[in-house]
Amino acid sequence: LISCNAAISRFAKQGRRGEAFALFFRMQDEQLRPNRVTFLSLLKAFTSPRDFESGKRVHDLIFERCLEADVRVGTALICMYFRCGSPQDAHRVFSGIQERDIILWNAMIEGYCVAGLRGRALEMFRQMRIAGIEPDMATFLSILKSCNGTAYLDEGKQLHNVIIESGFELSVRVQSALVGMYSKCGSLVDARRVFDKLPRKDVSLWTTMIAGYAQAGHGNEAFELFQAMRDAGMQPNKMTFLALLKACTRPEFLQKGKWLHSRIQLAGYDSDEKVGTALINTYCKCRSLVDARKVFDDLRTKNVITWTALIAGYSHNGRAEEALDLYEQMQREGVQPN
RNA sequence: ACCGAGCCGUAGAAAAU
Repeated sequence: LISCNAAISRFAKQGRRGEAFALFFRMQDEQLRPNRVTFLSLLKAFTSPRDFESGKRVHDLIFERCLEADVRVGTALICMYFRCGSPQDAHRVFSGIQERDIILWNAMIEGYCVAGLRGRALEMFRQMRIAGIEPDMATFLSILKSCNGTAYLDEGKQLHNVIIESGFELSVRVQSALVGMYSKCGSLVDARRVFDKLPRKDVSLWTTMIAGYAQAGHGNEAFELFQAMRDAGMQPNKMTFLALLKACTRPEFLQKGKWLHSRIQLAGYDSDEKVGTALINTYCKCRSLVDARKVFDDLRTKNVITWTALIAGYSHNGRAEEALDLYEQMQREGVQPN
């Protein structure tokens, strides 16, 4: 049983949901009875709306086993339903759980935040306080994430104060979320103020600040920070490069983009789907379609986003024929347009 | 025989249109 659980857990975490599911059924053919851990592991395999039906089937089995009201299984179910796009089902599970701990409340708050249902998230937060449960770091991280537009700057600042009072502001993770919040709310000055105060910065924090500049079109600041990051002895990772590529999506940054490309190759990230797509996008926005095409042709795996990046590149540069050819080739290779 | 290893709920940065 433990071996099966371990394998299911691995498959689920690697996104191999078919194999996870198959093993789940096979173990039962061999008279092994799934336990709580089996379900907790399996539920991680369902990650998007297309998995909704499968997730529901597992929910039925959990229900039959009377595990639905168990707070840990319930939390995993709730997260599954949010990932599969059904806040309603998530809330239904929540209603059936009596013993509500902080993790359960956090899962609801996080789910609503990610779904863009800020109001419901804040309502959950209020109810949680009424139930006598104090917010923890995860609670604040979720709510910070939902302050993602200029309209939320004031609210974000208030929240920042609450976080300071609560003592969680010392965590680098919270700091990173604060920097991200201020960036998304359009206040790079506040973001930078938080960033500069920190003596110990990790890669995510550097990347968040770089992404803030990149997103706002401040490419030079992004690269200055990248230099400072390396001077501080930090190794950039995939996320850092993705943020920097975003900063190069203007013709003036073509040379910077090429330089980055070579660093990406050195670091071995050039075969990554997302990095590859970002490279294609960068070259397209710099109007260097030949370079974009070269990256595209060298990619081993392409998804609809990869194809769209290049198709859009051709379109925006008046190359309708190539765009249409590519569109047809995409379908011949079995990728559905969205 | 002894020793060791393996599964378990929320939480910061990420691509096109």
